[in-house]
Amino acid sequence: MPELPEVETIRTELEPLLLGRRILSATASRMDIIGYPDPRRFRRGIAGARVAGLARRGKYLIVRLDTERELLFHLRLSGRLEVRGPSRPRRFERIRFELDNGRSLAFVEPRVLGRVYLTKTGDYPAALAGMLRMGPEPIQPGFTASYLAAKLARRRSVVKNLLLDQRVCCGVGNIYADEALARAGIRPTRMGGSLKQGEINRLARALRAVLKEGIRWCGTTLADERYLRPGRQAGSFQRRLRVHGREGSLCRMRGCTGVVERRRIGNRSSYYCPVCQR
DNA sequence: CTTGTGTCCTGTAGGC
DNA sequence: TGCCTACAGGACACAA
Repeated sequence: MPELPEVETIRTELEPLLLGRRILSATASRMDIIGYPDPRRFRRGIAGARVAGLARRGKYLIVRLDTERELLFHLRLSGRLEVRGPSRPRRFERIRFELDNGRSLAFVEPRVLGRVYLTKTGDYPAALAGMLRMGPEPIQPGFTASYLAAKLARRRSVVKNLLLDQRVCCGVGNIYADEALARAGIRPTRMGGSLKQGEINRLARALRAVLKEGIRWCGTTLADERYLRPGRQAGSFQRRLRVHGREGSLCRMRGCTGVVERRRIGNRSSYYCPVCQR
């Protein structure tokens, strides 16, 4: 599932394919994939725009256009972006953008939870309110241990859920939250407000490290292959996961003999080592 | 403001 | 073989 490292990988790999290209038209086979504005205004607004650059904010991929507008994608759980030559639509292709070089950008999204938005630059509608409330990028200098400490202080939710809250810090999803907590030696069920300063320091450092490492290895492609890069290659960070998806396996922390456990926290699976995460 | 729960959405895996 | 249910889970609406 695309989290910060996966979206960043997609941004890097898509940029050379899209930069300077003109978008001729958009064709949607599922209208509900368009989050804003209505499909008619969306199609009219995108036609003729040229791609000026690609950016990322949290889990959103932002295609900057030369028309003072932005095309934003949220891939949610199963979304994928591909640039392809002339071809029949792929299975689960929900919208396609024709480019001026004969190729097209396809948004493939089996579960139809992902969305694409067209907005004036920086002027986000209610459908994108999450963009305005979004917390700092964990891999930027603004994200510090003291910032995180302020966000966790007196909070009674479990720390795992607070890491998934995009207002606390953005881009973290289920996989990297589990991995950051594992590296920091913190159990996901700990109440946010109960973390000591030393633990928060370790957690901030672990978040930065694990997200950067995820980017370096081009993201995590689990066995069910939900996430693929634009050229359909898999990422390779799954080989370096310490706990996520490893229930019943030996903990990968150095010198630890614990066996990874799985528990449901806030209606999603969490993996942790009962020995080295306290 | 905070916290927990339900909902969206559809394909796939597993049980019988 | 085929039907049914549970599950996957990010974001948000909503209730308490």
